[in-house]
Formats: sequence, C-alpha cells, structure tokens
Amino acid sequence: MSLTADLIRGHTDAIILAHLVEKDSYGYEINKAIQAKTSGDYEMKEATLYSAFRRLERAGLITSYWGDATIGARRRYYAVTPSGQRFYYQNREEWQHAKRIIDALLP
Amino acid sequence: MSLTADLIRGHTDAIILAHLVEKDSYGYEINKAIQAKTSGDYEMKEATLYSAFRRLERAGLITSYWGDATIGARRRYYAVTPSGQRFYYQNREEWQHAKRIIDALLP
DNA sequence: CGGGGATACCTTGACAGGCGAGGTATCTTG
DNA sequence: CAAGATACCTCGCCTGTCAAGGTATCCCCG
Repeated sequence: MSLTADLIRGHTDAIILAHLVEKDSYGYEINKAIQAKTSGDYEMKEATLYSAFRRLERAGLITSYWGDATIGARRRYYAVTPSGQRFYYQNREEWQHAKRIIDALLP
Repeated sequence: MSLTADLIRGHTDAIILAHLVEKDSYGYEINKAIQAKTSGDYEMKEATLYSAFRRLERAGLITSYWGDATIGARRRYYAVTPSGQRFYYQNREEWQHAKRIIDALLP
C-alpha cells in the first residue's frame, strides 16, 4: 500500500471523470495521464481503474465504445454523459469542502 | 451518507489522534469537539469512532483507562503512545501530500 | 414522580471500494 | 525470437464505514 492510497480512496471516480470531461479516453491513457500530472507520485491500480469504469457506466455517468483497432491493441473508449458532468462538478465542490474540514481537524 | 463522508474516509485515525495529541480524552468528547471545530459540518458516526479506537489500540497507537466515575456515566479515556504521536505527524504530512496530488488531478 | 433528553458506552452484520494476483492479445525493437 | 510496451479484463480477499440496536446514568420540567 503506497503512502497515499487510503487518502485518495473516494476520489477515484472524480479523478477519472476529470480526464473524460476534457476528452474521450481509454483506461491505459488515463492511467498514464494521472502519473504524468502527478510527476509519478500517484498511480491508480488497474483493478481499481477498471472496477471504477464498470461502476460509472452502471450508474450512467459514462458510456463506452470500441475504438478503431486497425493498428495496435483494441481500445475501449469512455465518454462522459451529461449527468456524469454534473456529478464531476459537484464532486469538485465537495472536495473543496472536505479539504477545508480536514484542514480544520489536522492542525 | 453525508456529502463528505467518503472523502474523509481514511482520515479518521488522524482526526482522532489530533485530539489525543493535545490531551487525553474520551469518545463522546472527541465527537463533540469535531463537530465544534467544523461548525457542525462534520460528525463522525459513533460506530466509526469506536471501531477506530479498537483498531488504534490494537495497533499500539493509543492506550485506554477508565475515568473516575463518581459522577455521571463512566468514561473510557484514551491516551496517545509515542508511536501514536509519530504516526500522527507522519499522517499529517501525508495529508499535505495527498492534497497536492488531488488538487493536481481535479483542476 | 415520570418521562424525555443529554451524557456515555458498546456490538453485530451488511456493504462497498481498493487492489493483489492472475490472465489474454497485439505491436515494436533489439 | 524474446522482451517490453500497449491494452484489456476478472476473481476474491481485506478493510473501513455505519445503520441498527442495545445498556446505564443524570438532570430538568411539568
């Protein structure tokens, strides 16, 4: 278990949606992007990532489609739905809120 | 489930230790103090609180003793051990770290 | 005096999310 | 041809949260 594993628990969905709000993407790319954005400090485990995809799709927050697999391995692309977008912006606000709370409690 | 419940998941131990680092205390008081410090924005569920006590004590991060129960209901006081203190300070640093990571991922 | 609310503790069991471990298939490069 | 990158996926364990339920004491109000 990495240092930050438990602390980021609960933000998985928002982190994934943050990428999909910008553009449709697929698992492997999202994972690499997370590592890049955090300078390698954080890496989402694959199992976590894919179970999140299933959860989000089941909840109607994202949809998926197979990419053109003429070259390389096939890719399953994900796209945010309108309710997924709302969910994301709401989650971002909640993060700001939670941050204030925790900061108040860990002086 | 309150808005911020999932987001604070994983900080329970640190939040409790933060209070005990200042002074020995007991469950009910800690809970009230959390509510006060967050202006009522956050309240730890009792079951969560007490299961955290058990976990922390098992791990040797806190110890407990019964308070003088001549008046009122009996109180079980908790005190931080040296390793509990180290754990707390380490957790606080990890929180700063996690905060930076999440901020980077939720633009 | 009786009842409700505050104080104070505790346990059980269900549930959800993270993730280790394992698996598949393709492409590129030395 | 082997190794490593790309790309996907599942099973099942573990841990933490918490709804629900329980106990006992004290104080105040009508």
